[in-house]
Amino acid sequence: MTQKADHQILENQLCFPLYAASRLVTRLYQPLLEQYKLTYTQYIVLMILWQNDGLSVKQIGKKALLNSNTLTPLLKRMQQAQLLERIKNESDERQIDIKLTAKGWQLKQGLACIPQQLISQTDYDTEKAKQLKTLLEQLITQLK
Amino acid sequence: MTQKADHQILENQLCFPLYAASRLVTRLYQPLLEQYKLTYTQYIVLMILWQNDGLSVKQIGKKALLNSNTLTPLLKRMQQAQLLERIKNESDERQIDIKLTAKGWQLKQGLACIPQQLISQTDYDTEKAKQLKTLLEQLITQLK
DNA sequence: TTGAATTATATCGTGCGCGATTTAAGTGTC
DNA sequence: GACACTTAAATCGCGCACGATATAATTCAA
Repeated sequence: MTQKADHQILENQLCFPLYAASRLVTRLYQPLLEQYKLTYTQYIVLMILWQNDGLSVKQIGKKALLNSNTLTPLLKRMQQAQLLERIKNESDERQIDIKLTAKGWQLKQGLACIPQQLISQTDYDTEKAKQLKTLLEQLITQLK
Repeated sequence: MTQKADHQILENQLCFPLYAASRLVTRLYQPLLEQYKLTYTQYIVLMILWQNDGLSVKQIGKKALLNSNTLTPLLKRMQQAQLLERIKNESDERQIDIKLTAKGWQLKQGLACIPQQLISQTDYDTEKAKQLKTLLEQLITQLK
């Protein structure tokens, strides 16, 4: 088999497993997040803020790999749900800083059980999960 | 730091790398697909049909892990673009069979170069890609 | 210091994804 | 044969994703 043909097959097959696995994992999270009326992307943003509250939209976007066209409406919905506040930065009025409310912080406790629940629910091998995570991160670094 | 505290951090979860990598790969495909006015999901469906023309909506959904609520509008758009025909099955009139048009088949040639272009563009290690693919497929099998 | 370039966020339009429901066709049971 | 049950698509509503563009604040350069 030529190198060329090999590449073609391999690469064609990598794109779909990524796409499918990502959606399947999202579906796994959904019933757990639903109890808190959260979407998957909102959960991602919450995790970013728990670790680093007060970030600007831009800074959140850099971590989540999302732009304002996705984040602005999402953050407004989260503000409506009283999970966070959107505060105009004093020294640079273009910037909106996002600060979690008490309710936003409380969710951290409620959602703490999610990772373990998912692990026990799927019993996916921990070693494989680690490998997969490493490979994905390398891919991300290369593409980012 | 406790093991428990670790779990909830974005960087330590598998969910985010999967989500991010999937979107980054989609973005990589997009400029190439755009020339043919295709979306990423339409490309997935095309690949399925190239391999197995004449499938029903249900059968395509089984392969793509998508339901009619996603597929019906998507297939209608592809029909509009004259890439395929939607034909009511004679022996079971609930079923819609999807058949590629000449134009749909022609795209197979045009898009053949995509995998190579992506590889040369990213030079992602072939061995790692293979490993990643295997791990993803195992995960998918478990979650499907 | 003033006008051009840059930057941060917002807005708009389109196409997914997907839960929930509807419609219509086929199947099974009595 | 009638009626419940199942199945395949379609429809609806909502929330992302994201390219393109707009708006407003800041910075830079002549």
